[in-house]
Amino acid sequence: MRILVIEDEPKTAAYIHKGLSEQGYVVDTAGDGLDGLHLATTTHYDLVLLDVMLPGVDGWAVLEGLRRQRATPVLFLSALDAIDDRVRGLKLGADDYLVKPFAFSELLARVQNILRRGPVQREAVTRIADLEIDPLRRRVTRAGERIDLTAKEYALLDYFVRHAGAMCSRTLIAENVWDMNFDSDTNVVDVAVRRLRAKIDDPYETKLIHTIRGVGYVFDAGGT
Amino acid sequence: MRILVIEDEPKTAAYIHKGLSEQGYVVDTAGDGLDGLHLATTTHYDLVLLDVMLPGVDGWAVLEGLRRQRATPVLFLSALDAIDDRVRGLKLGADDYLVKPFAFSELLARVQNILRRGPVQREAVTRIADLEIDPLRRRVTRAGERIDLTAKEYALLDYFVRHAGAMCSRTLIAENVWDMNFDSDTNVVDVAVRRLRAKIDDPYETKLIHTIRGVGYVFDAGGT
DNA sequence: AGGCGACTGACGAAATCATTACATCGGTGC
DNA sequence: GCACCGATGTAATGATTTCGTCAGTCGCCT
Repeated sequence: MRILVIEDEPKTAAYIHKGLSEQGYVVDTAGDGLDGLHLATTTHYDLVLLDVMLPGVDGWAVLEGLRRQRATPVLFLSALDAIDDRVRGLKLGADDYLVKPFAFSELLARVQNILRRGPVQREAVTRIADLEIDPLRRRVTRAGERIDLTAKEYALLDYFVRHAGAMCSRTLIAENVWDMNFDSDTNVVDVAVRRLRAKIDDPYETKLIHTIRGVGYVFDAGGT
Repeated sequence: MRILVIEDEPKTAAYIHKGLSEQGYVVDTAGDGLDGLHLATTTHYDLVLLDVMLPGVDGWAVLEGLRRQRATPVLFLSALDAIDDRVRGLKLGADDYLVKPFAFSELLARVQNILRRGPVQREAVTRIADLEIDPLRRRVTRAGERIDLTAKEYALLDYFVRHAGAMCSRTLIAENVWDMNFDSDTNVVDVAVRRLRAKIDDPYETKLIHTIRGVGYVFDAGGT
């Protein structure tokens, strides 16, 4: 298993390097964003540990650049106070984040967690039942028919698909699809779900969006 | 699982309350340190979320007072991101520390971490006899057949499963599944158990919920 | 047999969700 | 610049489900 560590502070980098090596991982390190991005895009890694605060090209830019070409899992290391950073990181496609300072055991746990679920398949097309989502083209079809979605509708569907089969609470949906932290008295989510249903569920026999009373929704093909 | 939120800002409290409730936790809130300390010391909670900045008795005092009597895990919430605060909190016996403002998913992750439910667990399916509970999907099946449960039914089953094999008195059930601290002469528990039985026991041969006369119930597969 | 506790079914209030209608905002084309 | 249009959030209304209460019955234990 190969891991790339992009971290500008030598001491931290060495610390992580040593710890992960002891666990049998092959570890490369890069001291700044440019080197890191270069390595990450030209070499295969099973995981990239990415510090947000980097001299020159920062973590965001590295993540964006990397995501254009590869689907390597990324574990973000962010500063303590940067709440928005973490959200932003996850939205940009990071797989997990860790707040500095952290215990090594915690880092290890997350690394193992990410690597355990195998290679992330950033397939061009996701398929659930007869619904197809092509994230590259931002195109959705069901039963062969093309469906036009607005930005919000697509974002919501995207969230559902990413969490297909899992329970999605309203609060988490609101937080991840909107940017609503601490805004509880609105029913945007309900309405958005309604609008999405009108397009991807209403015209078809088997429904994909199911509501869980008191909680939120599940996106599921029904079986099992 | 019972959680106490000690937070003076009503909006924040309401938001946390809603979000955690959706995840199936039973949540109490207290608006100031005095109320909070009183509740925390007189009732059993699995976790206390404690805001540092409180009118009257502040978070530190609450934590100290609480630690004299109970070992309830405490998650600190502070508007300040000073390291000293964090250290001080941890020294006083807090289990974790979160800087405001935070994303809800952040809070949830830490809550779950403290309560020893791993973050995003892949194989979280609990099995008792031929009954399966998948908390991530909030889905229950018995003998392969899917069973739809309401919020209360699920909460009750969750409690039973968590205490499988142990005797569950009515009082304890009422305390942990409902929000009732005082004994009122209702038979909500009986009725809820009845409804749960109708779904997970009545249609099947071997019963899982057994009545202990004069006390409560035991959730168990085999004969005890 | 009697009494206490548990079980059961029905009912209605309350909570929650679905759906429609309306307001706002920003962009587009004339 | 202005009118239009679609996207999106807000609010109001109606439909549905849930859950607590109650009252009656059943069944165990002394």
